[in-house]
Amino acid sequence: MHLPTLRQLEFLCAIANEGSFSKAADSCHVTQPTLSSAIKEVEGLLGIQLIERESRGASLTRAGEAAVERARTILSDTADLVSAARQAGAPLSGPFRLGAIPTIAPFLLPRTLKQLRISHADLKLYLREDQTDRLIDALRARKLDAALIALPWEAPGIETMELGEDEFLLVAPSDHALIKSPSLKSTDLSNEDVLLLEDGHCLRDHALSVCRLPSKRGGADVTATSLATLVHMVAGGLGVSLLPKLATEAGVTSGADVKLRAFDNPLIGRRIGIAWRTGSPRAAEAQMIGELVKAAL
Amino acid sequence: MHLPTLRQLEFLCAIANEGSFSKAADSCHVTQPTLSSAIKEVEGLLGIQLIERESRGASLTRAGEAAVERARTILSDTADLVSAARQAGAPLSGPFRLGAIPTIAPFLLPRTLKQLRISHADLKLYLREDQTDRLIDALRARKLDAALIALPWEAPGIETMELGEDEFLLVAPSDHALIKSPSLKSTDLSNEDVLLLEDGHCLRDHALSVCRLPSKRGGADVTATSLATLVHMVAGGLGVSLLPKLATEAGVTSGADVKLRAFDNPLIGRRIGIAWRTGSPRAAEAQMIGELVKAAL
DNA sequence: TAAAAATACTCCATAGGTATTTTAT
DNA sequence: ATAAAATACCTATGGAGTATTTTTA
Repeated sequence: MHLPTLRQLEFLCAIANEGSFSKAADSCHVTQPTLSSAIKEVEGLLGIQLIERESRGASLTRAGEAAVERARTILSDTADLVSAARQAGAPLSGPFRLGAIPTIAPFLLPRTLKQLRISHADLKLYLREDQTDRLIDALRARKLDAALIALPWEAPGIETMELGEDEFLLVAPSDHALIKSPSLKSTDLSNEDVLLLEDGHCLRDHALSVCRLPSKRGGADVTATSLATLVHMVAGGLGVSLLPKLATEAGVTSGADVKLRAFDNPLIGRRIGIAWRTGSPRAAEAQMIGELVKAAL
Repeated sequence: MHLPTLRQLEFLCAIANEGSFSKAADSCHVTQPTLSSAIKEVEGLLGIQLIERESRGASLTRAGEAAVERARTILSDTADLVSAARQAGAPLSGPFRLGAIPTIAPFLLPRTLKQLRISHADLKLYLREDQTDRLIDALRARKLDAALIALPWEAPGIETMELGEDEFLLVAPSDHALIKSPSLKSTDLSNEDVLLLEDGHCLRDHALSVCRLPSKRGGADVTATSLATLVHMVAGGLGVSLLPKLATEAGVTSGADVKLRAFDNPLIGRRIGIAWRTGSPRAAEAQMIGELVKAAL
């Protein structure tokens, strides 16, 4: 079968994006007549009109819309092929953009980064700290190559690999009753003032669900913007809270007059994983980095 | 970014398929030097060797394998784009290859086909009757555009649309006890000789699961090769069986000395649906045909 | 009368061809 | 000696350019 050229598909997408032949021509760094004839060629090949020529610009026909949608994935798949092949020549090298949620990044990454710098000196790791949904969006938009997030996180076009568990510990003032109590279960928190991170952090949601607390409770909703702040608020007697073990091991409580205690319930915590875009040329590397992080856990 | 040509990707896939530059050149209807230079060009663009030149032919490097896999989907997506656009110009026309399982095809298709012939005279419908898994394979291999099957059927790359329910009726000799019994439940069959279709028919599995019968039971495993045979075996006193209402309405029992009876249990039956390959250029038409069948149910 | 797309034409880069050489068994 | 791939070189198609005309708000 006779196929259109990738260049022609680029032109088609450009017109879809820019809404006019002239602007599209600029964005493709060709002249307007070049686009005109290329599009005419494609329309001839497909036997159907793709673009509605209007006095002020151009718009897509129904068939054009469908074609552009397919063309976009074809072009991006081809770009993936290129990057994947190039990458295969030099695995774990060049720029790699890794995202992580704020409750993981500062505690888990330092050790892994040090190790990566030694084992793969030619890998330039760019980091971005953000909330899960934004990281996922960035993966989709090819702004990131991989992201460390809390699982489970199902999303179309996104694949994940589990790296390990991160237990939640109770953090409370040293003289708090729950620290001395013979047993500690997650249900014991229902009558406590539990301090949480502000909205949008997935750790907040995990903490709420683990403790079976309603997401909106009476009283002042006291929230912190980081785990360090949270610890200081606990030390100040405003309440108790939960901390990922990972953060405590990284010394987030050092210097504050608080005590930590594990729960008697098994499996109070969150699962940590690494996510990447399906078909990403750097999926293999994402998994390699995942393995390193897993070893560090 | 600089992209390879679709033609170059075709060449690459051809070499993967044929295992040699010369044979690949033949299959692409170009000369061997054309391929040589084209591949060299791609390897230069990607900065990595894709093909291992050997004294007797050519084989793929690791990177080549990966590239070919991606190239195949890119090429087939592009072919889809072309067919989809061409189809958009003339919906429900041209050759359309429809599959159906043997327990649906002869009973459901006649009415629908007649209607289609009137409403879309320029649609050439090619039919194929086979078991579900083969139909699904054919969809994936682009040998079929759509297939009527029993749901649920989850498979990657396959999408389905539910068209309706097909109730199971008891079929038994006229003087059978279950025909006169005041009530009829599916569990009443556990002590009966239930005749089934031979292995591979999904109706067989549905019948077994609906009646909670073990798939292997003691005694002679009497099986039929078609519903018509099944009816004759029931008439012959070999046992009772289940028939889809669809088949009975189409007259599969006419002429045989058997009686039909509905079960008191609700929802004893199967769901019928139409399936197509994800991204198929004729997905929209598959759904149109689905609507017609749905109306006929 | 402008702004946008189409048309007319020119040009050269390159895809593809033919002829030949190199390589490895 | 032979089969396969690489190289050298040539040709012609068509992608892209400039200049201009047509169209319509």
